[in-house]
Amino acid sequence: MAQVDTVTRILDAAEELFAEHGFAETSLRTITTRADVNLAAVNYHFGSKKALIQAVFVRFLGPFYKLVESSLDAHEKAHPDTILSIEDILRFVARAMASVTQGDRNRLAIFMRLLGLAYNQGQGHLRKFLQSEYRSLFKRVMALITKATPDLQPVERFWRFHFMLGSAAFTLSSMENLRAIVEHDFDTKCTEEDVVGYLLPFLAAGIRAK
Amino acid sequence: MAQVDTVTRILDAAEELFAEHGFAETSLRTITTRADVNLAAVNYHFGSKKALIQAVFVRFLGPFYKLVESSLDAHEKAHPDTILSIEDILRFVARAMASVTQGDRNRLAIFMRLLGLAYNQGQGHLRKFLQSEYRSLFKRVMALITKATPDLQPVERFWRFHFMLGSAAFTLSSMENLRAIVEHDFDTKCTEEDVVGYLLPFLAAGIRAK
DNA sequence: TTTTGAGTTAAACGTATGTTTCAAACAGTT
DNA sequence: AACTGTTTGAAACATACGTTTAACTCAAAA
Repeated sequence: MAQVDTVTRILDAAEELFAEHGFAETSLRTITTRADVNLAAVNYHFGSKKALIQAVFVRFLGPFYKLVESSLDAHEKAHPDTILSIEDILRFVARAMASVTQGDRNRLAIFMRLLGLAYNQGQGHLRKFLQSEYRSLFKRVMALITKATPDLQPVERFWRFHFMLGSAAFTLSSMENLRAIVEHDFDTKCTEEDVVGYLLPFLAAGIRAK
Repeated sequence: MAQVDTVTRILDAAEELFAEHGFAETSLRTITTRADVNLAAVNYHFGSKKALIQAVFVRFLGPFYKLVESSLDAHEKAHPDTILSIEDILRFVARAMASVTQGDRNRLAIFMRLLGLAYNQGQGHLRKFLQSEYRSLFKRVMALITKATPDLQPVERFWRFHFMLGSAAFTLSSMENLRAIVEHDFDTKCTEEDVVGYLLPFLAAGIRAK
């Protein structure tokens, strides 16, 4: 199956390069060279560069989406009518992410950086695509957060949710650089788990503020 | 003085377009067209596109830098040996930003999006430039935060500082979109001041977590 | 009035990009 | 072995980009 190999190699290369340099700054020639694949392969297998970008996201978010859904399903079946705490919710999401990205060391950073790019870059077409594709998961998590923070005004909860999202996306996406700084300035090494361990209490305290 | 006018018009146009589409996605032709200026004007006045990008940042960060410095100076002269709370520190920064961006309605979002881009995009040359240019302000603010959170371990404080930075950069840079969602989903309008009013307690609670 | 020099303009340059083409190579079926 | 549909390969295509050039404008100095 040379086809699958080619497709996978393209996705692997594109994923890394997109996360490292952004979408516009990464050319198909760079991608196909790193993937050791002919230039025309991208247009043959994906149709266009835009479609390649979307395919990268689908491969990333698909398993993540399913994992969060299924683990939430399992928990609700095992412990019905339980109200999850913010920490619980965050741990569900964090565990799914760790599971999806495990194997590759810095794939979590790639994941978050791609998410950040999707949110900021790409005039609409990518954000629209993701919003329509993953709206139901978003709503489900939001409903859990609502139950966990009953005293919060809806508008303020909305903003605090995005504050959390921003912390995670921004920090985890620059994790390599920040970890390098930590190692240089504090003579300490931080694993991804360490950083997530720092992050979750911060987020939980933030959303419960006041 | 047609010269100053041209330079300013280029900076205005570039600032908006960079924030909206990123650096690589914004061409000099788009900029000069919007600025109603000849294409060659950018290379004539700035030398290159890279230099233009840096000039945009200098015009943004220069006044901000000076304002934070001077207001901190003034406060330390008026109330020496006072330990600022986290809220106080954040208010100093927020006030300087509001002051720099006031006039244009969404210039705060542009500001933050440019900062985010500088952090994620731009292979080094921009980040290096900003780090060397504004290291002293960074260290000063960090020292204040350290005094305000004496019980925190240095490494954890470092991470929490960047969690705060991420919240602010991410949310404020997508403020237009998020405000539109709020208006659609909650039938409520949020001003920039409202969002900052939501943000500061979140950040303060986060950095004080546990 | 002539000269000077910074500023502007239109056109061109070289390069890099995404995409297309079409022939060759391949795998699986008859 | 011959055929068929799919995948690869090298080359070309058209376009968009950042940059450079050289002619031109025009106000201020000489």
